[in-house]
Amino acid sequence: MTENTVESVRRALDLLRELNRQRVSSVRHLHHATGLPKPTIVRMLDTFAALGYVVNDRRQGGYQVTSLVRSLSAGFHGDPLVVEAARPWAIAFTRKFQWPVAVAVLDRDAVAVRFSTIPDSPVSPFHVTINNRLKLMSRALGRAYIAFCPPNERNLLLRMLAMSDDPEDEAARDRDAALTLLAMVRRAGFADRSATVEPKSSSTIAVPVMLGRKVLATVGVTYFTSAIPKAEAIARYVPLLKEMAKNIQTSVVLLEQGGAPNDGAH
Amino acid sequence: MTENTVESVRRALDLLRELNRQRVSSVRHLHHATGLPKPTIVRMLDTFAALGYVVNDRRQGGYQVTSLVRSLSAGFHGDPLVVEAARPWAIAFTRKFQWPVAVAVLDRDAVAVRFSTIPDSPVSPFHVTINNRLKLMSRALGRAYIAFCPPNERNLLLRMLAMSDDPEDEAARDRDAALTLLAMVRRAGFADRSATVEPKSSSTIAVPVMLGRKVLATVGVTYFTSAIPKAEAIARYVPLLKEMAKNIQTSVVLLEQGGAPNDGAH
DNA sequence: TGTCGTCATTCCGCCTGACGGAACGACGAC
DNA sequence: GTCGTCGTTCCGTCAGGCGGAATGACGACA
Repeated sequence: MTENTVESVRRALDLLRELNRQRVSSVRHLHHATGLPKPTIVRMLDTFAALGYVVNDRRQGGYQVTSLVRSLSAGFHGDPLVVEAARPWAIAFTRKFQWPVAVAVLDRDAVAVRFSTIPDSPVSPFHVTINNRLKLMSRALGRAYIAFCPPNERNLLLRMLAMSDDPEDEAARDRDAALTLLAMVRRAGFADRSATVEPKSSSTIAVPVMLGRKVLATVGVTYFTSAIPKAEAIARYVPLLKEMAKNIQTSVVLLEQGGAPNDGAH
Repeated sequence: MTENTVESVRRALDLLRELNRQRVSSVRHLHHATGLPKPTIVRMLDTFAALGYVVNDRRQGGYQVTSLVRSLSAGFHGDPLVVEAARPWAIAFTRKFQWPVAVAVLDRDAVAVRFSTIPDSPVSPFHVTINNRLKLMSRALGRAYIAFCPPNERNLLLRMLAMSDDPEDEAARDRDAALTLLAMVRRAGFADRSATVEPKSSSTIAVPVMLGRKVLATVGVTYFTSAIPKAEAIARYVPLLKEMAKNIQTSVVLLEQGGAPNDGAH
């Protein structure tokens, strides 16, 4: 890394980020994920625990972060309003249905996950994917964006993707086929993940959060393909996702107006 | 600190927490706040910057955290639903009126700040107070809680406070005087900070977020006493705080119902 | 333009703090 | 009771982190 930085601190922050990627982390998992020797990991974890950021509970299966970690990010509030508005709805969805929800916004030629309820989900072994950029043509959250955004924006995005050499953008090079695929997504009313990308053990269904003709964000639910057949997942969760997206849209409108729900002026 | 922890990591996390307490931090400020020598601070900051957590911009006046810090806390989602529901409303309030807003919930015999828009406020030199416990009889957010909660709960809290030897709990020892003070707060419809506690350069006005007869949370706005006279602050912001509290309450109801605003079933 | 004060940054000799392989303890499966 | 695996502890080693002093940058002021 760059000259004159503190290697112990780099290691500690890598470890802390990994701790935040699932609800509970074992020493074995952290060893695999970071490559650090276990004595080093335990020493770092003891340091986090002494400061209150982490607790260790063998009954829970390992180490987990505490509410104090919020003080390490409290100074950053740069998410769009739609992400803030989406948070409570996503949390409520996961509480009710157990599967984790992600909220993503456009980030250049992909969508970036800005909120995830993976840590809230009791059935999810998935990793928190905050800041992960998801491709527009292969990932559900991305496809939901590019399918439902205005045609001018879609054309621009397809031109950007056509110039990419990323294999996951390859679908954008055959423009007619891409437009046909996206038309199918619009007709279906939701997007799912391409069958050609990993992981195969799970799948994601996503819908857009619209404001007028604009896509503000996309929201998706991820589930194990072995736990529920795809057709059943679609039948059950697409209506619920659409309802949640509608609620998020309404929250955004109310927040921007500063008005009250059930306002007589409507 | 405890045996076998990593001192460099403890220092780094102290520094990172301080960086999160205001929008921009100078090396001088960080030196005063943490006691670390400046070369140590610069080396740590270079480490954070190399990893992407911090940027340095002399034009901005120093160092500030980036969106990546969210990955250091993304695994913790333990806030009550009312705090999640309150977040976007608090952010919208600060964008509109500039003064920072805090959201607090009961935490044993005090209220704890669970969300603050201090980093979003352009006029605020206040420090983010996430996790700070604020006393029930002397702080606005605390007083708003104990004044408006159900009588049984208030009696229990007053008994707990009467046994405390904290000077800020002293007002609870004269039960009749305490009840009189709290009755005045209820009549006024809002709480402010006791004139006997620091800092004197600022003040806070707070109101409860009610659900039925329960107080879910309290929300308050903090302002410079030199920038706006108290009477004017009250006249201007109390109605706005009440409106925001009402919106938060409605959001909580909708989230718990999973229903849509303007639902025809009403 | 030159000087001054203050802040940020760099240098580098020092030494102790962090390291990690080996060993040990705990625990569940068989 | 034995075994495998995971978590934890030990401790000799050495290089990583330290911080006072020096230097650079910059704005205020005459």
